[in-house]
Amino acid sequence: MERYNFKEVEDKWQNFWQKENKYQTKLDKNKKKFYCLEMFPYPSGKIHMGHVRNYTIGDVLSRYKNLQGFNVLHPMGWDAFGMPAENAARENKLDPKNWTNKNIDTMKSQLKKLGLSIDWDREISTCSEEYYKHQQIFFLELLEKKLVYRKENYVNWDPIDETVLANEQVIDGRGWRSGALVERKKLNQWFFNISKFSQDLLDGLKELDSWPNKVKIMQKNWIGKSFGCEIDFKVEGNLPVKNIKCFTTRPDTLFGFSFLALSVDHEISKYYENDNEFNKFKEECSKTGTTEEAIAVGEKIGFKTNLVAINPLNPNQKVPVYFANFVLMDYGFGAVFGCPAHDQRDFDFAKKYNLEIKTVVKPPNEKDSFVVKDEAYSGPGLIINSNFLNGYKVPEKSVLKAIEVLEEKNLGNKKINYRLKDWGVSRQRYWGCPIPVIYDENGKPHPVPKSMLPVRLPENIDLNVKGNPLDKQKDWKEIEIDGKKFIRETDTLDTFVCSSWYYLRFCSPKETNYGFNKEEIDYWMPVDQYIGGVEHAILHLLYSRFFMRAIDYKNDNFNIKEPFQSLFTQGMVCHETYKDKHNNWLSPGEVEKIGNKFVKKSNPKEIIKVGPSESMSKSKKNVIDPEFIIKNYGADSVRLFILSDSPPEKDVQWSEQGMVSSYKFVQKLWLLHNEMKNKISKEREDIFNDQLEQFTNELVFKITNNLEKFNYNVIVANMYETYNFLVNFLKKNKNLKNLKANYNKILICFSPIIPHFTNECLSEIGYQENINWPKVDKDLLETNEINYVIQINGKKRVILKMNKDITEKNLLESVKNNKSVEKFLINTKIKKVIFVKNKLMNILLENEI
RNA sequence: GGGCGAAUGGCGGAACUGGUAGACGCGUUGGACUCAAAAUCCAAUAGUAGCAAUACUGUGAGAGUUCGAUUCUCUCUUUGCCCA
Repeated sequence: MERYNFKEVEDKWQNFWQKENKYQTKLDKNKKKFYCLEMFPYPSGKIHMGHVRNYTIGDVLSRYKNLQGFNVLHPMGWDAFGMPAENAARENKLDPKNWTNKNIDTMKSQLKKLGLSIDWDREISTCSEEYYKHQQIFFLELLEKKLVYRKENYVNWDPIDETVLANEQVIDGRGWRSGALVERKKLNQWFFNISKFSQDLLDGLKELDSWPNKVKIMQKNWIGKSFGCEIDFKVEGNLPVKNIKCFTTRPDTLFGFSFLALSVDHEISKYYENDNEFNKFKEECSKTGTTEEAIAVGEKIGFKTNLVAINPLNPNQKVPVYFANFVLMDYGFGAVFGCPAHDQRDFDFAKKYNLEIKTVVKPPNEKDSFVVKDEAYSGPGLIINSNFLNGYKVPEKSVLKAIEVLEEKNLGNKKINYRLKDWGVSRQRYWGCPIPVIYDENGKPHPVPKSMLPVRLPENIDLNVKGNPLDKQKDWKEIEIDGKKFIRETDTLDTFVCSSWYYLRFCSPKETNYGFNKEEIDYWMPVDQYIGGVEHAILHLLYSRFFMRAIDYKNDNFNIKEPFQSLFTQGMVCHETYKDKHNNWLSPGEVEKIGNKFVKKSNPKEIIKVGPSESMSKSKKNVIDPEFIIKNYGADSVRLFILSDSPPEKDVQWSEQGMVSSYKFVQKLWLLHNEMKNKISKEREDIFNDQLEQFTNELVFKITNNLEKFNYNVIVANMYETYNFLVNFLKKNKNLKNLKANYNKILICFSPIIPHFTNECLSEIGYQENINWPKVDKDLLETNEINYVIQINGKKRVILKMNKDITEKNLLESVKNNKSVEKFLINTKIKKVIFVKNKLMNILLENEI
């Protein structure tokens, strides 16, 4: 018997699909559409196992929907702008464009080897002029709609990458890519007014029934709607300041007021510009870091001003005003009132500066004499020591009452605050989409005239300069229009902008007039299934949701708001980690298992330390190269394995043994296929097998269900079950009338997972064209014989094979006569019988035996 | 500190709306084939007792609801992720 030659078969079918344009899609209003999208990759060089998993999951779904008769849009493209290209180009003196395009070629050919059912005609690359010229038009449209604006702002400055980072790109006070300690710097920046849509983005989450709850909660927290009160505090002192505005979610604790704290960036700081002590303090503050975590953990320090603030509810009370390091200008108005008894930060601060700590909330079961001692109490309870607020329930009732009174007395206003801040999109980098803006001699920004679009990135420029290379390109930067001199904006757009609308571009990738074609959008959008990593749960998804709204704002282009109907977040691919005796990471290829020990291949005497399985990363050297694996085992085997061990939403362990067993399984299927083929050729007309019919029908039912629910690991188990069944079945049965028809259905069921193999088998038994997803015969699902579970006092005792729809009485009769049950029924009486039709019978006895 | 989730054999994991716990795979053990090994095939594989039929225990721990709980409720433990 010939071995299955995966190389030959896979090449054959991949060529066939390409030649026949099998996965090219066109708008067809007579057909129901299905838009399946996986998050497009960054062309970093080679594909990794995470890509293999992501795109296999999407491909299984696409192929299934295709067989079901949907008009499937399954495109692929490249998130091609970004820092790595610039860095690589800088290091190796290359052109970022060439570097990127070379990577795209490599990765494209690797993806093709996986046998993905992608419409490559729709391929897009965000770094191409055909793509970013539309993005520039969108930018100008948003500018016109006042959804883009420019402001001077403190930014997170990454001194290594020499670029601005978004708040969310700062992790533990460090740049998310470079790891450099982030500094604060004031710059003119372009912003997208995403906060305008805060409420709408929050409301939209309710529509997203098919999104993981987890992701919706993360977005909700990120938007961070809070309900509170804006209070205007009167202040006295030797400065020309009469009022300070604060936002608070806890106006009900105003009677516990003991200081007012300002951000060092608060406008009042201008009166201290020349104060050495203040400047020293300010410098001290910048060291603590600006993340909320650093503030919560770090020491609270303050700088006392000459001002005192007056408690609006108790004008006799005057408290000191401080600058404090734990107040951020971003939040509220950069000023908070301190109530030490009920806020831990305020408590720490008050302890340090010996300020009054007055308890105004008691926990539900405490006496009125309750006093806060060692830490602040921020839980629920009742208001005490607070005049008219006494006895109000904390927090709901007490907050409402406090706001009511403040509003009545014109001392404050109810206010809703969002944590979501506007999206700073300026990046001081070369390899990004140029911002289509020019500045006149007065520094006033103007949109680049339409006729001069797109603004192209200059080529062949020197990247080995500090700062933004575009800024150093005089001949590009300086232009003249109608005799007037202008300077180009030299910042480029955050690459998240590119990925915020690519799903629209895929619908009409070749449209030249505009970023998308309305008719195509109406047909294809929204994306029916979006698949990708959970790491994009907040930013990319929120920005995309914003972008749909922003493009549509005042246009009414779309009758949908949400770009992604359903979302599936897949888990990561993990591998064991290895370290040698010097604690250096080793790659799996350098390690060998002998017995139950791991040793170094180059020195088998050296025992290797095996670490926990972690997501594959270059730094830990626990990566497996997909290209090598595909070459050794074939695409079908790899697809089978990457889906087999764990549910797609969970992390999966890469294992060589598992990979080999998937490969062997495909080989075994080939042997089975040859036997099957042989039997089919000798098929006889007279013998029809019900058992086979039944099995296949049940299989179709199970696999269809599992496909719908993304239980792809269970489908692989179903495939093994099928193999085991068929091997035994063929041993007992020779030539059947219905063998071919059932085998055909089985192959189609397998085909989303192992498409090359099944196509080969199908064509060998003569089903090359017009294959459709098999239908389930519901009548056939119900068998005539039921395995009744017989329980005594709730404990399973025996299983009885009975006719369908047997009556309770008849079943009980059979049970009483059954040998295994008989003995339990002696010397006792039946108290009660529970009968679940076609399922089980539970007999409850008077007394235990 | 807050939010969300998870916990099932040696391992990854199955189990439809509460109704046969451990599907399927890996690993392990035994056997066949072989001079031998690999590959392949066959068998066993939750634990305890037993030659066996079988019995008892068992889904992180403890309680509760129910004829019946891996599944529902409460408390706790451990753990993961996100936010602080």
